[in-house]
Amino acid sequence: MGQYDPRAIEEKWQKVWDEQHAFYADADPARPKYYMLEMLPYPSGTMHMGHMRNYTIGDAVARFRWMRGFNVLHPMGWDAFGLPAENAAIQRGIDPREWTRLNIAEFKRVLKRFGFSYDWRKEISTCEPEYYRWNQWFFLRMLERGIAYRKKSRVNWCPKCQTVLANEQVVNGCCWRHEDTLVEAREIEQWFLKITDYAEQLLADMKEIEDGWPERVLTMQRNWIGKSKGARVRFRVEGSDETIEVFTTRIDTIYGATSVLLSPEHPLVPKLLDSGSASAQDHAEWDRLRKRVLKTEEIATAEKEGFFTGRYALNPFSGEKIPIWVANFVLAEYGTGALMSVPAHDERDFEFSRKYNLPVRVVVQPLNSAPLNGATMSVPFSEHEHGTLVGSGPYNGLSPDEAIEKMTADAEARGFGNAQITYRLKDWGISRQRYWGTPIPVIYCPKCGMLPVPDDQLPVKLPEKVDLVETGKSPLATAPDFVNVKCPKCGEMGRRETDTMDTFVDSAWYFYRYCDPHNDKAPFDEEIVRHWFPIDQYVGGITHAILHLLYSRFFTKVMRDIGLVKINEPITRLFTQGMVQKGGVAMSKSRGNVVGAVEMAEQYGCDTGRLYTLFAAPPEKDLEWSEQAIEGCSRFLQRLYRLVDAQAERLRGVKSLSYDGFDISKATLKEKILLRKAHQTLKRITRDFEQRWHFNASVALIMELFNGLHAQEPLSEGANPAVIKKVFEMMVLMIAPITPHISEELWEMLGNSGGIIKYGWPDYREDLAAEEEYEIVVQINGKVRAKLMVADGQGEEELRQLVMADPHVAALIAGKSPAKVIVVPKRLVNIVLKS
RNA sequence: GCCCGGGUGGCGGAAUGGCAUACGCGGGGGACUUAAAAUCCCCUGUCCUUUACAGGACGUGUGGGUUCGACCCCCACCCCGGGCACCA
Repeated sequence: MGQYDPRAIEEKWQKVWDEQHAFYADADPARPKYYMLEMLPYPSGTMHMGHMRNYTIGDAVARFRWMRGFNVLHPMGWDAFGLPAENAAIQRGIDPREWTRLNIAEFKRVLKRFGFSYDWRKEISTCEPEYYRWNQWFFLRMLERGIAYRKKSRVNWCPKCQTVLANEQVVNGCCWRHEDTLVEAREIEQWFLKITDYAEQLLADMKEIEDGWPERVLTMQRNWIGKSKGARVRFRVEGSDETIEVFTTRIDTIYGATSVLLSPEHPLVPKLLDSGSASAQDHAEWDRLRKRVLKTEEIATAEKEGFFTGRYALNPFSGEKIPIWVANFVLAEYGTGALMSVPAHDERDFEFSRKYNLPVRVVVQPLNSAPLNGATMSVPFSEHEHGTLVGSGPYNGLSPDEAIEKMTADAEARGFGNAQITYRLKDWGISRQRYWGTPIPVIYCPKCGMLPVPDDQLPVKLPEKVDLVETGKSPLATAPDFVNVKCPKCGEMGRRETDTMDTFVDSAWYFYRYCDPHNDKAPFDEEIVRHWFPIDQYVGGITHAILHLLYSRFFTKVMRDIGLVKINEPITRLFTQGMVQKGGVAMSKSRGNVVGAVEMAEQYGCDTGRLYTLFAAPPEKDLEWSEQAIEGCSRFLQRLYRLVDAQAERLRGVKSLSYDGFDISKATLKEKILLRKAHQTLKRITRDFEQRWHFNASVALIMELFNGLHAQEPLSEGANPAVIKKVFEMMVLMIAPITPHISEELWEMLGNSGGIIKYGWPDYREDLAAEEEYEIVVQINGKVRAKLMVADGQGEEELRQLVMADPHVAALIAGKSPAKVIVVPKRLVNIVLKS
């Protein structure tokens, strides 16, 4: 009698898989492929059980697919550039390269300890020149096509750090390291990728993936892109040649416009103020509004403020003269930075106009309620259904939708407006004034201007031993050997670009590189990528619902346009797993509530950890870590081991049941019970793995099968050992994707060799799952009143008569005549009595 | 405010419109043991009737509806979680 020794078993089988190259996946046209991907980790600190859930889910599915005969590409790599390495360097003087490599080694050790089925030959690390070289290559291709461009843009600047801050480093409008120092807005030249060119495609192509992606992720992306249809309309400024262009989705309400509002940053504001009657006070007010950087939490609740510029605009439809105001809630970056204020039909305009006593004029009257009065109404009427236009000259009587169409056309014909689609999505700013990232491959020559680094000079390598102390410039600017470079065109001395790329660039295409990770001629071989793509299943956290996944989709479209790939969308199915919590909050080092993955594995074995992770909650929900429940999982594996161990000697030499010529009707009762249970379980678990991903329910089913076996002890009596062996094998195979190590061990103990992956998933037999008799629930008026056993194969009518003939049922009916009898074969009979 | 999720025993959670609470945890009782641990067996939604065997009523956030039948579908509401949010 052996003892379940997880550590020894896990080590043993990991070695075997390694030696057999069990999970090597090479493109093979003869076999069906499956690309299983989990989001690559940022290697930092120690790995805890919160990290492991993602990989456990992915690994169970990958192993299931292997067993189903797929050739599974299941790679792993490292999102290795980024701020923490740089901060460690600044704070502790460690080389970011060194720090990152140590972390990777640690992460890799943990992943190996858990026996995940990765093809480690495919490993990539984004901070290595072999990888980021292709970031640079993609950048150059985008530069050629005008997708990469430079423009001045506002950044967060901390005057104390003398450096640029990322948005997440701004806390309450102050620097994260200097809580008393307000962050300033500064304009500097930055590189952008024109994702807005693809806004429409990113929206439209969602229909290719909507069956495989969670609806909420698609909704979040849709909102992020923020398409809105409307019109641009130009208002002339009275007494000047200037015009103000506004964007509106409700051109139908233009007769109700009672002011034009400009964003404080609008370029026309200074001109209007200088040439008008603006007082010094107005200028001061303008300054105040312009400088105010609102904290994110404040934006929604902030008081609306503004002032009159002293100038008027002319409504191009009515010719009416309306005042031009500057208002703090008008966004400079959206639309045209100016809008027409229609207080009667817009909540924000209403609030603003009431505050400053600007007139409110109703131009759309609701059809379903009493007519509104602008002077007295307390809530604007903003819906565009169920309304009709009034006070709008020739457009009176139209519905808003009709009016929008007609007025847009008229504006266009009369030359003061046009239809316009506006997106919330902005171009992707990729410049980072940081060291630990991909250098942007551009050279500035005093004679020739900005030039791309020629392809044959890639990669532009990150220099080593750079002084990372903040100076207000990009760290690379302080490395003369890096900066000073000959112009590739004229040979004069020029300067390299010293900004590095956003790390989202790294992760926007890494999954392509996995297919062909060592290619030094191209980012990847197109044919190999064609074999593996699209990704069949991607698993990761909901935190990446927008940026990473949107950028990945964008990159694929650009790659398609370059001619590298032929697909529109890289990811067919996406799954977002829940977080692992302890004490109701996500595990994190800073909270001090982490359960170390290695510690867990040493105490219970990684199979127990994997089992618990999948059993404790459905994979999409958050999971609360419970030490007691983990004990339960450990106990289950011990019982499983003991049960198999107790029979192993007897069964080892027995040939497992062959279905050829096997007739279940001749089997013993014990055999029938066990075979049926096993096949019923198999049917449901197969479905759980293939479609539903209810792994917690799968585990429960296996536990039930186990309990069923246990209940049939002694197993050495009343059943052919070949049957017992078959059922044991099925149980072991079914749990193998979840707890692979113990499964291999038990499989071997049962006398099998060659490994589970090679053997494959068990065959399902409908005839073996079928019951000979069923318990029929008898309901009277929908309430359960009796149960009886009935042989299978009864038709509805036969079943009805059988039930009605039952003496117990007859007594319950007590002579009343049934008004209706509902019969559900194999399940129930509901007798409806007249009341 | 808008858009998604979700609300089931003491807890984590099961349930193609068909026996609500599978499976696990916890709890109670028992067996084994000198004892404990481990292991094994039994019980474990609430209330009521009954000496007992049994039986009944209620029960999936609340209120309605559809249906022979609703945790599941529809309507309204309450609560919790998440996302977005002056986007004109």
